[in-house]
Amino acid sequence: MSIGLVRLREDSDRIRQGAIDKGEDPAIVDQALVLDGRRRQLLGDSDRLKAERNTASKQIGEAIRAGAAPNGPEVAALKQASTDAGAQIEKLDAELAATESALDALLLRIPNPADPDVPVGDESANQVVRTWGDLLPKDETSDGTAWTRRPHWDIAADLKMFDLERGAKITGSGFPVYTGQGSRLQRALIDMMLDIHTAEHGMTEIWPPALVNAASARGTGQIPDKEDLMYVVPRDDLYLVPTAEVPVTNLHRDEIFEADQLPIRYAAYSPCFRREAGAAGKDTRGILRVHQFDKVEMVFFEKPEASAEALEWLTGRAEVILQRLGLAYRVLLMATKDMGFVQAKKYDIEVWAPGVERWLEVSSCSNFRDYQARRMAIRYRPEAGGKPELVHTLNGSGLALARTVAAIMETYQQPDGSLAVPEALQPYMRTDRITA
RNA sequence: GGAGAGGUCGCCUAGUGGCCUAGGGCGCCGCACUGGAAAUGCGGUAUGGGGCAACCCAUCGAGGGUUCAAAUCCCUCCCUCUCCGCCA
Repeated sequence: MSIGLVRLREDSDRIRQGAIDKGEDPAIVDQALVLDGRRRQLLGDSDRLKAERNTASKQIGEAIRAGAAPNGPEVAALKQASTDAGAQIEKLDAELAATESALDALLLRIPNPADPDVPVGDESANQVVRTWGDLLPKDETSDGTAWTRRPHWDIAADLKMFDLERGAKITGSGFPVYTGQGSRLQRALIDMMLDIHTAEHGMTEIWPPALVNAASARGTGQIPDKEDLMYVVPRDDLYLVPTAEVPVTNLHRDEIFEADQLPIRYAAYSPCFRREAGAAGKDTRGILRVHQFDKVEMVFFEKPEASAEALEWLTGRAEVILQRLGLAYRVLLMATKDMGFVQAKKYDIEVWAPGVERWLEVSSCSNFRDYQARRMAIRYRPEAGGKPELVHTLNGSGLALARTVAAIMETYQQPDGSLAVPEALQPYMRTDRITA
């Protein structure tokens, strides 16, 4: 269940257009509508027969209590009626189950329609919403001496901040070992980010499990959509989390909030494990694409009318981190075909890395509206005693560490080979400079 | 890992095959009483689905099974608690 059946019926035109905008087949919407009609037909027939059977069973009980022989003819007739109904119910329910599973399969293929203010198109339609900070050049002249900014892996080697070869030895490629000040930098960043998000942004800190069960992986859509993304522990039927979004959003699976409990806003650190299948050979140098990295993730549960504004605020809170670190970045509004299947609106934040001369994605902030919430049955009561409605969920990185570390190293490297520590990190690093 | 006890409508709890369309208490929401309140009384108070509606169907940790009929009996699994063992 992803798109709601009620919305499918009442808002089918918009859902159809939403599928087209995201490059999906709109015919699925019509197929789903047909199956929905069939389902309702079967359900009505089955329910009617079940009511008959329940009545017959009740009459058997009453007759026996009134003194009829449990095996007498009067009771036997009633039993027969109930048995006959049961046989028909079995047939109808089998067909119903088949119809529902076919319908569910179709619904899973209908994407969440994008918000009206999202540009329609592919990657080329993405919009740069804003840019912050000065883009440092790779080559520069300071104090009359020309020098070239190096990629982070060279800096790391000199300053012994991480070790990819040994990581490959003990685990495999893409599992960096952070060492010395590099290790401390990891701790410092996690600490700083969580401090800002809790003390200044009012979020509640969460330290979630790094393994989740199948139900949780299904809740956020990792199963079945992105199963190849995750490391699996088959012996225990568990999955290593690709992001804290999975455990943290699932915190409130199958729950109903009172209106005054919302919004709920979490900031959670977790390690993230990604197989990156299909990305082999891409970004093989340094720590731009790794199988294990660390991330502070923000996860919000909002009232529907507040979610659009919440996405802007959420994105801004991720930007705060980059501003404190003094890293240049830009914010992209993702176009319909580049934003993903389940998002209604998404901003990517990319940091400038002058050593590799590239924009690096360090955050992705999304509003899912009720799409995820439906899957996980996360609801709230708009008014006391009223009917529950789905909440809106949002999440965004604040921030992913590995690429942020790369940007810090490339931005703060000095001509003498040392690394300046961004002012905001100095209390956490207990130093203002990292040297060999 | 071993032994035992449990998982019922927000919370506590009753319930060993048909009078359970799940009873009672607490909490909550109405209404009455009151100058206002407390106390008391009366009524209401789960979720999903189907139906214009009356109403109907499903759900007593999950899934199977027995039966005309399952909260109740049987099987498998999950979780919680207690004790033992092991252990960062």
